[in-house]
Amino acid sequence: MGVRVNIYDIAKLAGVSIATVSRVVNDSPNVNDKTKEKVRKVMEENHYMPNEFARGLGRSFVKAVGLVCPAISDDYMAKAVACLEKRLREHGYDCILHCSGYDKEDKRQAVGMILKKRIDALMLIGSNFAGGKEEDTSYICEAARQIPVFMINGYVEGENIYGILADDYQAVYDATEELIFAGKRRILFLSNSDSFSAMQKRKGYEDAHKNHGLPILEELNICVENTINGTKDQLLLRRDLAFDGVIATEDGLAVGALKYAKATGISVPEEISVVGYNNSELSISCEPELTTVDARGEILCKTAVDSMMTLLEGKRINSKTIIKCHLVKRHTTDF
Amino acid sequence: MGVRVNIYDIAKLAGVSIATVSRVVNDSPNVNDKTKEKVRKVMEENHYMPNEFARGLGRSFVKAVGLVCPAISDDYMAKAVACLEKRLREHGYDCILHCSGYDKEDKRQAVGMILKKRIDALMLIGSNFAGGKEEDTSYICEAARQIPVFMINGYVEGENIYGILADDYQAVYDATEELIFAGKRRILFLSNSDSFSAMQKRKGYEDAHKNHGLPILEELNICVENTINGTKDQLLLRRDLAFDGVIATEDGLAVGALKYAKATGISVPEEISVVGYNNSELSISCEPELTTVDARGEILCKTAVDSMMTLLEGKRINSKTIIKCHLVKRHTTDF
DNA sequence: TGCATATGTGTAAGAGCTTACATTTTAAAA
DNA sequence: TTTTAAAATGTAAGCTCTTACACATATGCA
Repeated sequence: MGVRVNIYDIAKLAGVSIATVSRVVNDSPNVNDKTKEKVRKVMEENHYMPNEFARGLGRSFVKAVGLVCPAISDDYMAKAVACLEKRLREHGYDCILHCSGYDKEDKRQAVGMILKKRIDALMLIGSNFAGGKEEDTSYICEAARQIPVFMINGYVEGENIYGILADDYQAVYDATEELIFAGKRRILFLSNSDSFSAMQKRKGYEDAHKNHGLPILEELNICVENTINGTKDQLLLRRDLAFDGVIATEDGLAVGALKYAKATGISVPEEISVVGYNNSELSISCEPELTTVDARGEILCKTAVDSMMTLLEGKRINSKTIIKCHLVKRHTTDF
Repeated sequence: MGVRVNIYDIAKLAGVSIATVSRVVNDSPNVNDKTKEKVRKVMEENHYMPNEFARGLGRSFVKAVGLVCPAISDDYMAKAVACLEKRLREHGYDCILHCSGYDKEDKRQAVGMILKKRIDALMLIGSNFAGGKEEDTSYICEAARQIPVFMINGYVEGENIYGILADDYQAVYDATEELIFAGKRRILFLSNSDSFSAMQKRKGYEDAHKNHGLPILEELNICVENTINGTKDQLLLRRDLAFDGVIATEDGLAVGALKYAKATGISVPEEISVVGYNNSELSISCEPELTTVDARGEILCKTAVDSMMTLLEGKRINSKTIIKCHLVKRHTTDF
């Protein structure tokens, strides 16, 4: 639309050189205050907006970071994106978002595409990027050869890759232990993937059992789709399980278990204890309100951004940071 | 890290001119297939990635659109962002995201900031941008002077501004009418803002009453915070209202009403009918499952992107598109 | 074979900034 | 007042592409 004013126009109107205008734009200290003011006035009057492309061309950095997440409609990731975006913006960074989907190949493609854009760093959100069982994560290492990669709730070994993780292992260990203390002996482990964090959680569940001399019952390890009704339906097909507790790796799954209980006339928390994960809004909307793990998404994101800033300043940072979670007790674990 | 290969390197290695390389990058039709292949091979071997800044500088368009939404942790907006991003990417467009917050001044600032980036179009997500009562929306018009502005579920009169809206008026009119048919005479209207869409919904509520010769009871017009427990708490302070139905402008509010009913021993749907809005996951997690309006977010987003593409092709498009919603009946309105 | 088109490729001029270096102005010291 | 250093400003090269235009080669047809 129309002709855009550029640095030459401003220079001419203000009676200075383009270098001076550029210096004013970048708030360089060695410009006379009067000149600065004069140029600023002209810029405002003419609605001057520096062309970001031209600026980027003449510089080595970009002030943008790429955000990739499998699904932004997931409450946990949405909050993470919001938090990262806000904090990055405070530092003057733009966010380019790419929702990849959960598929292996889609994730790889997403990372490839976003790398083509000029970005100063890449942030991968969610444990789904951590590889899980034997998923190939070499594309993440390749990305890290170009720019630093920060993984929120994930980690892949490698140069220039930084993981910021919740202590999912400990969180589930503690929750499981609590159910064990309350006398539960058939605790369902309800997950929806074999992501890195799901594996950590599983390990917490298993170790809690082991350390209390209890057997790990494989029939109680159930993997479902991450939808409330999908979970309910799948549990309805397995009424034989006769579990007395549930550790779910997502709140949605826990709510599904609650619906299952409702449908079969089992009372919660009297007959079954249920623990969710993520402390999402779902955990309040259900009945009874869900005991759930606060996975500290905000803190993870804050740490990631702080680390990034530190790194870009040329300092060293830890390649792995682990942050403690805590259990939010509501009413599905009233013993 | 290290030195980046540029178009000159590729041209030299492939034995062609940089113009040809550029044409290959842009998949221009008038390059010989053999040449194309040869150049592509060299590009791959050397991991060539065109510098987006230089590209942007030499062109009038950018292949990026700015997305501004008040809060991405809102389920409706998260889904919208995901949907827009996916579709825009299919057309080769990047998305620069900016979560503004709900504050008037923050929204204006967000739009201002994102305009400084080079983007081909701006998409404002959510009715919160539509101005509501007497909020100043001149900054949207100003933005539209530079690039087309698409408003998802909002509208502001102006050149180069395009609104794609759900028919909130009709949706609420119909839902209200249904409650009226079921004999409800004290229907609570539960909202959390005076945004454009909230006003449309209110109008639907009022007109349904008017057209059936029923009075509009002002004490039943309640504005709360959009949190489940906030809503519950506020309703608990107004036990005198004695309503027999609820029309909520968000699912969260409806769930809050459900919690209120639970807390006070009122049974749903027997004593109170409840209708939510947006068909979010919350509407399934609660008990009983919520009857809610599907506001057709996906369709709105698809339409917005399609319109944008049409516009950028130089064709004309409607400045306002309205899309019908439909009611998803679950169990809070079993009569 | 020769001429008119169509197709493919190259040349060079931008696009709008940043910044090293050169130059001028100002201020401080002698 | 002159000298010297510091501060302010200007000049011009460079960043990596796109694309109008020019030119060369290939194709079709008489």
